[in-house]
Amino acid sequence: MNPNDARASRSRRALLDASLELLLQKPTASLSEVAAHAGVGRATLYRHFDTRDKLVCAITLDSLGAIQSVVQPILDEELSAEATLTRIIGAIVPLANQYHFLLSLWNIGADDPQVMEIYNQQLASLFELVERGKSEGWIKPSLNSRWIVTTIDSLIYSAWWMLGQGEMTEDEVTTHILDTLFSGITKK
Amino acid sequence: MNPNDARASRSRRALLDASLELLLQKPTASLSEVAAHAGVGRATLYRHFDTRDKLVCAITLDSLGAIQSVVQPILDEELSAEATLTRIIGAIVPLANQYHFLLSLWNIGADDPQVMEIYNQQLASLFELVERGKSEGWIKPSLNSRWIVTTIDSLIYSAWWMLGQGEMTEDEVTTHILDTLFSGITKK
DNA sequence: CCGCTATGAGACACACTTGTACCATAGCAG
DNA sequence: CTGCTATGGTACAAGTGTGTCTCATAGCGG
Repeated sequence: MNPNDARASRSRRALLDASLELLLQKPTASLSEVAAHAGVGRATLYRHFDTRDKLVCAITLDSLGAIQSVVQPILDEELSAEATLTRIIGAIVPLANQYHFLLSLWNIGADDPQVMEIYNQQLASLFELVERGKSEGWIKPSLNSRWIVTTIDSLIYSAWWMLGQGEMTEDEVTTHILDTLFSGITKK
Repeated sequence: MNPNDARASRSRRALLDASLELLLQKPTASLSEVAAHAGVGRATLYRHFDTRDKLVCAITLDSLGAIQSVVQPILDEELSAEATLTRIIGAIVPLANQYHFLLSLWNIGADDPQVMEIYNQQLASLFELVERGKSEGWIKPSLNSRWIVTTIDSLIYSAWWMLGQGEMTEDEVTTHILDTLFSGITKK
């Protein structure tokens, strides 16, 4: 498949986007449904992705790349842990779909080594950021760092859910995540 | 199927427990796998649950019942919102499996009216509790109550995840949930 | 103990999904 | 414009899950 051919790259993009959206709310969707949802023929799907696993793997890498490309520049600015985490969360909320897809991935079972390497790497940099927040005296040292990382993921899941419900806007969920994560739900 | 027959109720219980455990980590598991995991024949599964949907529905009702039976007594004590929520979370953590199954339910699509009624009812009582927390001057009125309810769910998901990883004990995750939820991850 | 009932094992038809192959056609690139 | 290539539609084979049925047997309740 020549990536310079406009038709091919258009199909590939449509398939990746449609798969993400559809498999997110219906993980058992058949490839016929996926193809239909992308507006391409089923045969075309198979021309781009040999098997179902390859497709899922491609979506994952695509999502990881999208997140990496917004997170990395923020990390490179080398600001305080607080400023960095604040910006990262603000940047990831618009990618809540992609992020949630990755979270639900352990469920499917990611055996692809390349995926796991990038995934673990991203997890590690978040872990590192939390540790830095502790050493900067910003984050409670009493809380397990892995717990905090997991909690950040969960809050983004909450954001994804609320956005999907149409209950809140992106800006609202972003401030809610930050407020809840940093100072909790109680007054004072 | 006579519920007074020890064989039947034993099979039913084994099927419900095994299904919860297996479908949680592999939602696409076949009914053959489920039956094998429960240690009963596939035919027996079908004798107890006509279709796959009926089985999922039964697990859901079973889990809802288990949660209801620990939550209701706490609500009946009519303590402060803070004390009530603290106790509820402590009581639900041991049922994290059941709770998580329910959370992943919207994904499958719960079209059963009975399930949705009980589910919405439980969600409503949690919402009410949060509202009460606000009027008692305990919870920030600036936060969307539905957001808080969703966040509580997410934190229990975090707890389920950490427990599954073997990273923390039940007691640890309980205090972590309360600490994080009530006062956030930052110092002071 | 005895009768009844739930169970296990297997066979079976049916529907669906997957992955492959083929062919005519529409659309891109040069 | 022309040749090449991606596409859509379809047909096909193999595998799998689903739900039903039957029959001999093990185990419960009375």
